[in-house]
Amino acid sequence: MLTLSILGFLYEGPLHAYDLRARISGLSGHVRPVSDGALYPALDRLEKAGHLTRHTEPGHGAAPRRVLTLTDTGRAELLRRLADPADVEITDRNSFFVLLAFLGHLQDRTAQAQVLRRRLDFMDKPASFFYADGKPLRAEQFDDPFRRGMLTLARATSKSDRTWLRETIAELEA
Amino acid sequence: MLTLSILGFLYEGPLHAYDLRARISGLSGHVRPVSDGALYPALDRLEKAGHLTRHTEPGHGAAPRRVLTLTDTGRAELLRRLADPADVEITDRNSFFVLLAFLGHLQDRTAQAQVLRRRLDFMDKPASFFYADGKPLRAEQFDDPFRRGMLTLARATSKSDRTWLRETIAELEA
DNA sequence: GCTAGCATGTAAACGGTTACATGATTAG
DNA sequence: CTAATCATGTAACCGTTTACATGCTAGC
Repeated sequence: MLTLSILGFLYEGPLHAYDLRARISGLSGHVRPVSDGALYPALDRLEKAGHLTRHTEPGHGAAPRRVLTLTDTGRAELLRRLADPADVEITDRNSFFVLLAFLGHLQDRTAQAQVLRRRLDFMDKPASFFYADGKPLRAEQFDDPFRRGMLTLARATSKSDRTWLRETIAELEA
Repeated sequence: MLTLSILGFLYEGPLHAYDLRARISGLSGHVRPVSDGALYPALDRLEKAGHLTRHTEPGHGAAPRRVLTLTDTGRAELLRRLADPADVEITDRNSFFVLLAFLGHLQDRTAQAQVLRRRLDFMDKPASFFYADGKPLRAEQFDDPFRRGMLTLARATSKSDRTWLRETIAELEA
């Protein structure tokens, strides 16, 4: 998810790490701050893999900026990851949202629709958070108001997500 | 989140690891399978910390079961974690849902309401996924249908979540 | 004079993923 | 006979968190 965000934002243009970190933080909804201890090693890995280059510019009133630029293989790597996402990027809503943030970079509408379709297929499978004898328990079956709440809220989210997915797939295929 | 889930489910009664794993998988919505390589070391840590004990029972048609039982300090640890959750358990919806799953174990309604209140306060802060000059961008400001979708969906989820939180807090305080 | 923001990084510890390893029972 | 389910675990690798480390500028 971190690597995908880096590739995604740098696809739109060169940035330095400080700026990049601010965008990644926003993207996650400030749910968990991006730590430098994760970001810089990730950039090192991407540089080593040939996905980006760094060149130094004088920073104004701070340490010199190291501007990060995606290479052609870096750009290709993003497109590859968008077109063929890992399972967790389909199943986990947070990860899927990161994917959504950059899916527009994929030019092919059919490929875009395919990604949404995968998410829709996953969401169409009935699921609960609690099971008895392998069968999902429904909200009404709980005395606990918090467990009832979980299921009620998840159902509402699932409904609007699925509606949007169906509509957007239809538009892409039109 | 894994440790919390273990404490939460064992609070309801002794289980063996295989059973526990099934419940944890369900709780996460099967978004990411619980790996044994995460579960067993986590159980080791909890045992070492004195939060649980293991005793062996003959398994029927499989390896012998090792039944996991929370100790008193384990039970106390769960209640402490529920009453005073880490930041990420408030900000991240997935983590918060795990908290919700076990919040009923907390007997004090005021403490329960306080946890929900923290979540509501976080959610009441205006947020986007994208910012320009430090100000959140709104759905209408995007040409990209996927970014528009992200914001539309997040807004819908936020609205129903916040409504539920307000109602539930009111009920708890009544 | 101090705090917030800009700007870069490193190192240890921790925890999770992936792959490996074993073996019995039950249902098709 | 074969696959799925029950049942336990280990080890290498990888990435994230947390804490540490530095230093300049602008605004109060």
